[in-house]
Amino acid sequence: MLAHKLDARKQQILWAVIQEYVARAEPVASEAVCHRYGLGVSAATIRNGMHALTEMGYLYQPHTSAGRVPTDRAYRVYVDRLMAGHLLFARDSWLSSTERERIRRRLQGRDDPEEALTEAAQTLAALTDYPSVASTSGGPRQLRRLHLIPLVEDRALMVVVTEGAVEQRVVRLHRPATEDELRRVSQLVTQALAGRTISDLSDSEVERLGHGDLVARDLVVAVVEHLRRYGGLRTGVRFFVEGVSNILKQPEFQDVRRARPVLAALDREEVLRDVLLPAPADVHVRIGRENPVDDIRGCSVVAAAYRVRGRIVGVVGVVGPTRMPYARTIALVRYLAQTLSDTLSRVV
Amino acid sequence: MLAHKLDARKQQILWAVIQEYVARAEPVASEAVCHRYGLGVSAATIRNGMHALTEMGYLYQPHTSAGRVPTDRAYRVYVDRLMAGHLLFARDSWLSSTERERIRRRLQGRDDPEEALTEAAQTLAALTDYPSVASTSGGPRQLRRLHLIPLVEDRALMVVVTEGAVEQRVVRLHRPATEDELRRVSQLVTQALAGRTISDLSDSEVERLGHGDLVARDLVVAVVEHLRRYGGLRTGVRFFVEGVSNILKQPEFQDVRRARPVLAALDREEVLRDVLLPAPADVHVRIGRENPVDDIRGCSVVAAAYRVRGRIVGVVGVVGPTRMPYARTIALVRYLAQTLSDTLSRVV
DNA sequence: ATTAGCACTCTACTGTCCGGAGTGCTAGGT
DNA sequence: ACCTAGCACTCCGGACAGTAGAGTGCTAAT
Repeated sequence: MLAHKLDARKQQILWAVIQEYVARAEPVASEAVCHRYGLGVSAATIRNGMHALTEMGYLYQPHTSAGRVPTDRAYRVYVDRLMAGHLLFARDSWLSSTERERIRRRLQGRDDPEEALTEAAQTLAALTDYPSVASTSGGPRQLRRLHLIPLVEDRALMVVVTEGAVEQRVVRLHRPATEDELRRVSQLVTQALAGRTISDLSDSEVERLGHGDLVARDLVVAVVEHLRRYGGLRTGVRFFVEGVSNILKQPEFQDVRRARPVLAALDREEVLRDVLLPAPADVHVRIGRENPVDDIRGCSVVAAAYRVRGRIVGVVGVVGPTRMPYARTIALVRYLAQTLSDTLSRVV
Repeated sequence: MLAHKLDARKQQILWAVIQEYVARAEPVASEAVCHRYGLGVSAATIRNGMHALTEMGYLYQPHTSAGRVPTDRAYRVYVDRLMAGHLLFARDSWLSSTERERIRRRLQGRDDPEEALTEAAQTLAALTDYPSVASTSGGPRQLRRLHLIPLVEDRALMVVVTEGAVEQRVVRLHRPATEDELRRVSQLVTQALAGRTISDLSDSEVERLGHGDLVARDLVVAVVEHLRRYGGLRTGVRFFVEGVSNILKQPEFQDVRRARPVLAALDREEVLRDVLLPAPADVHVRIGRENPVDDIRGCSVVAAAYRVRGRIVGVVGVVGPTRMPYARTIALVRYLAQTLSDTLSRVV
């Protein structure tokens, strides 16, 4: 297993093949590496190296007389080096200041969280040309306040303001309630639960809460029940997906049979949940087979959490081909998550 | 121009070609029509008819020795006859009772409008296998009530309950406001505007509204301003798109170059707006070139408005290939719009 | 007016060929 | 021991021709 160590030359070759393949989407020949990347040796020598890299599982050869294509494994070591700080050597890892500017301009002043998330996904899609997703995380969040607004008969609109998000939902109560009752219930619940995480409410606490108000006891219990069900991972997670058609621009997805599973996966919330959550602490890169869902094993996912005042409240990310300019994509996703964090922290 | 009249035989042939093409997605030969549809004449006679129909612009021939394909124009007369009441003759126009059942079950009890719309689009996508859209219409709607909920500093959550929809939005006020002030403003605005349509507020009325409360006058004006901007067509229209990848199942979209414009169009809200709005009174069918947007001129759109207590508040519809089982699709969209109307009328 | 028959046209598939790309190997050079 | 030039070999993919089949349009007969 000594053969698995990448000596300097092999790494140079591998890096060159990756860059070349990312740029051209076609198997890379030894000659191409030889005179587009000045490694100071001949094509024949490069060939030897490529041969070795193929045996090590870093490169793949579609057929005998074809060039080489990087494997998932190759991208993995490449990305690992990048993330370990070698980012500086990758020229394209810095975003141009105009791009930073553009990102900031598109996000700043978006007062509405939904709008901000849509905009974030759109911006990412525009800059990467990949399908992009922004989502609220389903993790536990602290309640800030709760309001009930009367609608029709026994329905009320429950507005939940949490650390980092605002959600609304129509709930059905056991009985019609007056506007006044609803206001009392709202205040009671807000007072009791503000600063708390909904998911760690015990049954007995819910019970006790009801005692605070004799008339509206049943309503309090009903509302908290809704809140608990709702605060769980099931709902409350929303995905804003933009630019799905971008995937069809990529040469590897010209064949509809390859593209469809990916598109279909992006259509389905459960899949997005599995692919993007739980929110990673730093930028997270999942390459090809590393993905937990079969349908997107031909893709890479780059995602990063965004925060509101230090607390993770959601994710932004892209889904693209494994052949991806990782340095740039990582930088973009990271910067976007950062900017989004700033924007939202000012709002909620 | 006498030739433009479709005599009985020609119509029979045209109907047969349409049905056959819808079923098989391949140019239809005279023989196929001859012995799969018992018109009692030979293939040669059919050929004569088909020739005439081709000259009249109802059929199209990909090349000399190919069968015939219906044109947009053919589908148009077909659909017109269907809609004129001949629907009864199209066997597949009735939904099976299990399908009706299924639709009703998937929608009933959805208390939340957003959830109901998502579910509606998903159901339609599942039953038609086409990309499906549910949207709130951008038309003028009566205000029911307005609530302001304090967030951070000068931001507040504005919850707007209208006839048929509930919307929320974070707004920025000119200055920080207390919870109490916000409540007063909410009440004032609700009282003044309930039952009114936001878009027909005059400037002087807005001015006058401010006089109702001396302390919070500036807030009232700010909120109403937001409301007016928001109540216009610009925002407040939301689209729930489901099943976009279904388009790739259709044989006519196996070529990515055909599929991409459609997918891209479905990604863009302005396009959806142009394609689906204004909401049609009855089921609306736009075939191929009839569509107002170039990118989907290869598709047909079937859409219907849904209502809350008689008032149109949104649209549901599908985007599919022009080769579409119109009778069935129309019936589905119509029934779904109806069911959605019932569901939402119970909620809001 | 309808039909059977037939010649004609065009597609789509098959098999073959050939040039080019790119490798792997080997022999010779430093 | 490592590198490199040269060369034989493999495989792909486009061009080409030939063929079967599908489906028409036309004509002559009923």
